[in-house]
Amino acid sequence: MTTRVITLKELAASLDLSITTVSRALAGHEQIALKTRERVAQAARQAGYVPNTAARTLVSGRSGFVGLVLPIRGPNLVDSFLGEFVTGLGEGLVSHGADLILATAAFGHSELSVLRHVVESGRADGVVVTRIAEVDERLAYLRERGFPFVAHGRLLDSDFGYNWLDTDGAHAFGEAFDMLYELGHRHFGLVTISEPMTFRHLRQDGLAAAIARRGDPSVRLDVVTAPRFDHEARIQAVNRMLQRPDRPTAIVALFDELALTVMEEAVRAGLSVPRDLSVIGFDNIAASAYAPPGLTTFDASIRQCAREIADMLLTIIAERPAAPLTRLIRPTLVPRASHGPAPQTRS
Amino acid sequence: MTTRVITLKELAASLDLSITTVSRALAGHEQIALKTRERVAQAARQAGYVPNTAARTLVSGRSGFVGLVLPIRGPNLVDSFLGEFVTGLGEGLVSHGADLILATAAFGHSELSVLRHVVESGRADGVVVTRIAEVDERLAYLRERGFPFVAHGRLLDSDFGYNWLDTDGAHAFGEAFDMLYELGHRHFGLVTISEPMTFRHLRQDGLAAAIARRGDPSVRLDVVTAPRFDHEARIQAVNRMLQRPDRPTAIVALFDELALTVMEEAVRAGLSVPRDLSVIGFDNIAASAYAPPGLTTFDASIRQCAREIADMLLTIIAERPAAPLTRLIRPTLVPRASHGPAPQTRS
DNA sequence: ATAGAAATTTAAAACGTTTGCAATTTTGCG
DNA sequence: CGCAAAATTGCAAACGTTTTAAATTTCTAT
Repeated sequence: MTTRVITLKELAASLDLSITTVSRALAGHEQIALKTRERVAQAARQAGYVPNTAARTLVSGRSGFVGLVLPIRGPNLVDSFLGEFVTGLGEGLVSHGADLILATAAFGHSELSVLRHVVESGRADGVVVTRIAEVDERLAYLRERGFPFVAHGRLLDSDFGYNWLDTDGAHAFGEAFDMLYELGHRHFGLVTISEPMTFRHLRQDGLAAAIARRGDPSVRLDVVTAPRFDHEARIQAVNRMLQRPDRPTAIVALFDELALTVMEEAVRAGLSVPRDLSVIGFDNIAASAYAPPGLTTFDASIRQCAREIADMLLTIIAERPAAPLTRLIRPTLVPRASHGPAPQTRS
Repeated sequence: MTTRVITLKELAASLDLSITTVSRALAGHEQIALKTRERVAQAARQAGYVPNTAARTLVSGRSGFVGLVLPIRGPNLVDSFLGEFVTGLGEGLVSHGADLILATAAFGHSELSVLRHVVESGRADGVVVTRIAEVDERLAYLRERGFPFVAHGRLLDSDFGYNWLDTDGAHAFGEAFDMLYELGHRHFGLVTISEPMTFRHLRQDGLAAAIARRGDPSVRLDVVTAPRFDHEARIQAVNRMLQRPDRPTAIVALFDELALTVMEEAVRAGLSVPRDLSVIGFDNIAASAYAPPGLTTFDASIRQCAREIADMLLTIIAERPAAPLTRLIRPTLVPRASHGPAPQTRS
């Protein structure tokens, strides 16, 4: 039953060749006679020979893996685009023969220590770092360690260069503002989060910049902040904005989950979206298409981004370019039915 | 900048001990003097020593990895619970110090060949196999190869034992029938898929069994089949069932995506859910909570299942139990608003 | 002090591959 | 036919760890 794995030594013996020759033949070295190369390839194929990864990694110093550390949050919290992200990474890697290793940081354990372990143990040739925090010790470590990585997201300001790919949230939020302004809205709300992630600043700044560009003093922006993973607190924060008499006519949420909460609470408060209130989100998660009346949002095409991140990382691993690689992806507006003209009368 | 990795040899030299002693000390062998063990542990910690995975794997024959092969389908198709599944696996593995490797089968490439590669290259100590097909070459290979694995899902009949964990779809579909029957429904519809996956049979059989158990000759079941990944064809299939004069009053869909299509098409056809038509799904994907009026479905708790799969696999790897491990998880009904009493009048 | 036992440490082989260098075989040409 | 050059193949070291078996040191009891 339990078939054993065939090794290079056995393959070589069966061909009456040295290990060296077989190794080189399989690697396609020109110095091995063509006839021999073919003979070896044929034998390897029919013996089902696959080189041992550990041995190869040990001697070559390259594992052929790219690492991703994923943090475990509470029992009901799953990164809503992890599936897409991982699929995209896999897609990008497979064309270069690389694979993904997923290391998990158990609840309450530092993501950095897991990252460190992945790096120092030689499991991966490079890593992808997501959800960039305002002060991110992971980037500092990788930088100092000189280890290949690509960040999905950016730092706000950094005194060092690093490789990143980010979705242009600033542009999207500006676009959202412009669209709503054209529809007559003057009083805006922003629902943001209290966690120190850089994307909240980038998006909010994009919104503020668009407002400033417009230069209309009658434009007003209210901001409310909610903790990211606490559903109750999120609802409360949203209601703080909805309940007051002079509520905004248009609310932009930092991401779709927040926008969906806004829509739910608006309905509960007897408001009609988009008649009384326009709502715009960001991310285009699956539920946004289904939640009535259909959330207008921006598609960040996570899968595509992940594929590019994989490409970037493999380039960095192979070529160690001197200048950092960076890429800013413009998300596309997905207009659905949650936005419309500003209501004429005010209660 | 680029700090080098510290090796056991260097650590040993710095402690003026042999490699052997340091290795054993770190492994906590009793035979090494306690004082030495502490001294070594201390030095290792502060030097940030992490053993090289490749070297360790090579000599021990254990990689500490569990493999999962994920297939890439079309550009817009992402396994809707991949994120949850991967999170659960990671959660289950991390407590035992194992990690996950994700190998991607490029579009059009055989999943089996990737699996084979993972196994033969020694990258993983065991693998998880999902989406079991009616005739599944992957299980046959792993079985014949004597390689540790756990299947998420079951074969319909097999002449060999293997380790599996499955969601009890048969039970759920029976439960759905009973509930709908009690609500007065007598004419049922089932929307299923044309792909040869075993779960379609298990669920359909569960439904049929519940009908048979009831023994009411007035109960009628219509079945319609759609290709799994073709949205247009799916819509057509659903309409084939909805458009006819004597359409069912209750439709059970093989999984939520299909149920959501049923609800959308029902609304488009001017039907009200659940007044004119009850709809029940399976899987409890995120969108189901948002799609009006809220889809009644079954929660398979993928994340929890994945965690158990990880546990099972690690047990199998460590203990090689003689008898196969199997586990049938009963999904829980998530009653929302898409089901109700059978309509009184028939057009 | 000392034999013997117990405790502690170490040398060396092994895991399966890649690769620098050397050895061997084949080829080309006078 | 012989010899150098070219083509092809092979030896052996190396990668960083674990582990078997053996060596060394320390302790105990006489």
